[in-house]
Amino acid sequence: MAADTTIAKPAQPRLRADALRNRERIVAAAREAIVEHGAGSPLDEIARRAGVGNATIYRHFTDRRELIHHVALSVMSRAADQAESALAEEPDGFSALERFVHAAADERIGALCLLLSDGIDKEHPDLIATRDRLSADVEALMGAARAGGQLRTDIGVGDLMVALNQLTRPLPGSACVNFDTFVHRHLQLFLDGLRAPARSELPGESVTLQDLQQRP
Amino acid sequence: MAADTTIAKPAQPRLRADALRNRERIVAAAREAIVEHGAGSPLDEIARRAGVGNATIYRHFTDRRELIHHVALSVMSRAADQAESALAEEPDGFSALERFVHAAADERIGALCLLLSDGIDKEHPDLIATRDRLSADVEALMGAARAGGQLRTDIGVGDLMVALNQLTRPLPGSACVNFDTFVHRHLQLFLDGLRAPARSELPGESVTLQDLQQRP
Amino acid sequence: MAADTTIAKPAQPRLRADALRNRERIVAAAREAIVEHGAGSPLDEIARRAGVGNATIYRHFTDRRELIHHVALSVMSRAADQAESALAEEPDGFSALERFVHAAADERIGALCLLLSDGIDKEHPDLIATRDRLSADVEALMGAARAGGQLRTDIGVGDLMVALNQLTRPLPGSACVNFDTFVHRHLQLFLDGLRAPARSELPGESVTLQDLQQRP
Amino acid sequence: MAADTTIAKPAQPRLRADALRNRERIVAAAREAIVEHGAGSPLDEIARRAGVGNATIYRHFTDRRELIHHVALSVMSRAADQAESALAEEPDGFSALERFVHAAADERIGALCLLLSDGIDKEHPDLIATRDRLSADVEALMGAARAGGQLRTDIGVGDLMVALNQLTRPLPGSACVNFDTFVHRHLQLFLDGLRAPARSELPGESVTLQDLQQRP
DNA sequence: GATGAATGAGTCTTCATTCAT
DNA sequence: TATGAATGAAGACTCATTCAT
Repeated sequence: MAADTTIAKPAQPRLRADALRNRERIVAAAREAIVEHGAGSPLDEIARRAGVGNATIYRHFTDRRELIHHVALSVMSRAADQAESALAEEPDGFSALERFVHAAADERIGALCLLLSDGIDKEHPDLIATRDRLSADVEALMGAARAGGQLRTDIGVGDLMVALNQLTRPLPGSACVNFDTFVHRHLQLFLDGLRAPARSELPGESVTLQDLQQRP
Repeated sequence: MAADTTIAKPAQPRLRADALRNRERIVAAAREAIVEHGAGSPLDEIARRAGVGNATIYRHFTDRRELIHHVALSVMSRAADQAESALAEEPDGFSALERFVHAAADERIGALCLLLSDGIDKEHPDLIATRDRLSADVEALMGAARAGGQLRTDIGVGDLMVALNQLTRPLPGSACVNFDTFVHRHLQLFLDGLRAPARSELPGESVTLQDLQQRP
Repeated sequence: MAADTTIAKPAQPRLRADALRNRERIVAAAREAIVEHGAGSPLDEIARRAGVGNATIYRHFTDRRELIHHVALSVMSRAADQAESALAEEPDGFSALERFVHAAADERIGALCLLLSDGIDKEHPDLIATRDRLSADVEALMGAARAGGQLRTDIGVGDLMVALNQLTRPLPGSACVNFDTFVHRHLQLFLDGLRAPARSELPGESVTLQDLQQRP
Repeated sequence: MAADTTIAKPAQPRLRADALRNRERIVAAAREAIVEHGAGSPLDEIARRAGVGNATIYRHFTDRRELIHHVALSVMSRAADQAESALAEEPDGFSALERFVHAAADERIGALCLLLSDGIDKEHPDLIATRDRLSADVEALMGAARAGGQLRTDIGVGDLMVALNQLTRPLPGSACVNFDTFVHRHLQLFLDGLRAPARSELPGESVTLQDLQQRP
């Protein structure tokens, strides 16, 4: 179901077992650090969390940009996995959507905002491919719920994904107690607002993930 | 209606007119810079926006922490003003709440997350006073809506304020086109989720602004 | 006679006296350091020599490239000054050429090789202008000597300038005793080889300074 | 004719054929890399050129200093070979000198400046022996030319070797087009300056290779 | 014996803060 | 008082060298 996003260049001969383990630990540590302290987390801090020397990060990723790139790939890929599982396993359309939203939060999809970060190559094929996979998966989820008459019809994938991203972003500073469970309250409230029938008329137009990455 | 929050120490003799103007321009510039480029905006950048030399910032604020402190005060104070206006002028409870939410977004209440930032003295009396004023104002708004049977009863001030803060936080990088109007869609969807009758059961417990600032 | 090369952008309002002094000390220190330890001299070392903090270098030059750029300008400009003085004051064509060659060595023209360094913008207008001034001055010197029948006719400005640069480049490591006076022997031998009549036929073609900066 | 300079310690049992091949490839790669990108070439780059892993360098040379040491030995040894061939095969004294100078340039004798580099043990017996062999060979060449009345009498081995070294040093950055053939022009001009009768009086005193390595 | 991977020390660069005009 | 300039501490990145396979 899920493509393995940790292999950057299939051309590379082969990674030693311990090196591969390190690579994954670095991406995981980076995801946590970024989610906690923002995209500007010191690489030394990330290295410390991953239990490696700082220079090891540079053996795997040429620079900060590339590390962030891979974190974004990882987060989106895992979220897409969740979307696909939910769609396949939940009988009810809106339930699948709800399951996805809460699961994506647990997968730290708040790091999705990295997509918009200045320090990233938005044209990169891998990024576009993964973004489009996630986008299509969420579209499918929303389509199913809409088809069941459970989802209001005036919203698009971008509406959901941006709000999801924002609501799950970590608060700055060391997070407050139980923030994680707190987040699920907001997500649920937002989901309630998505249900049909619509309780209001929305301003503006809905947006896609692709639109969001356009430069002004 | 609104207390002037730009005067730090009433004991101070009095600021010259131009100095006061500078002070306010610095706070305004900082609010914009923080909202656009994140809490890590260089002070030189803020000074440039304010049209003053960098050292002038230090004449008004002892250090970065204090500047951020005053930006937080300013944002909360202006949001409280909006809450009070809405409550006074809108006949309908839920309408007042909606008006406040959208107005607060325009007041850059996304900078509210500074409240939780590490680099700030959360015990400062001014901060507590302003936070409590805002909190009370929002509580009044919610109370009115709840009294009219328009607002679900399982949510608290903290739920609203945190979600409001999160949904209006600037996206990293130079913001995408029309993000401002886009935000109002999310806010409206969230507001629709707040309406009575509740469409779901929420996990966890509601929280107050005061709770949020507690250390774990 | 000599243009002041230390003013980068005439648009800049004005530099404070002490800042201007620092700027010049930095360029001078960089010239010495580069001539002694190569173009890779640590900026901290340059700062130490100039008697300023390391960050001060960055106030004057955005990065290492720009500093090197200005050192190259300074060296070429001073060499051009020497060429112009020699041409104006020496009655004899070849004597003027000799005076220029030895004077350029004392001006550390060995740093001229910076022109070809990777870390420099070879298209920069200031650089091109100064290079062309120097080139024209040397051409004039050579033309006068050639007109007097004292200079062989099969050589060009590039021949002289590259050999001059090479022969005056500092030896790596801390220079040996009296290397400076030693260099003047090699220059004199080379000058003797330049005299008419030519004692050999040269391979290849003569080159201009402009040619040297072309990319392959 | 030429001693094999690639064997560091004759006491060593014996190198396997492939190990010996690797050793020689490393030295050759280092010579090329140093000549192209300067003495600071990364060891990883040298390993890549040699087609070996980086750690293999350390199996053959304890550290960077020792590698450079062997490169210097190799360059001097090959230059000495050229000097001996020229002396043996050319009937005319000055012609032999000319042949040697141009041949030495092609052997990258520009790397000779490594001799003076800080990162090298100037007291090492092998280095002294090879230097003295080269020095004696060049002295023989100059002696023959001087005996034929073709070489001016006010210059020594150090004059020739240093100028030869300097004129053939690679320019920094990626070299310009045809720099190799360009160098031979400068060498020829310099050689023309060496011919008797002397066209000028030289400043200072002539120097030997031994003198050059003395510490101040 | 050879290799890919890991590391710590060193360099460049930025920025909050202080100083001198 | 307000300002441009200076600074030290901190973060990104490179590279010689060591380690584990």
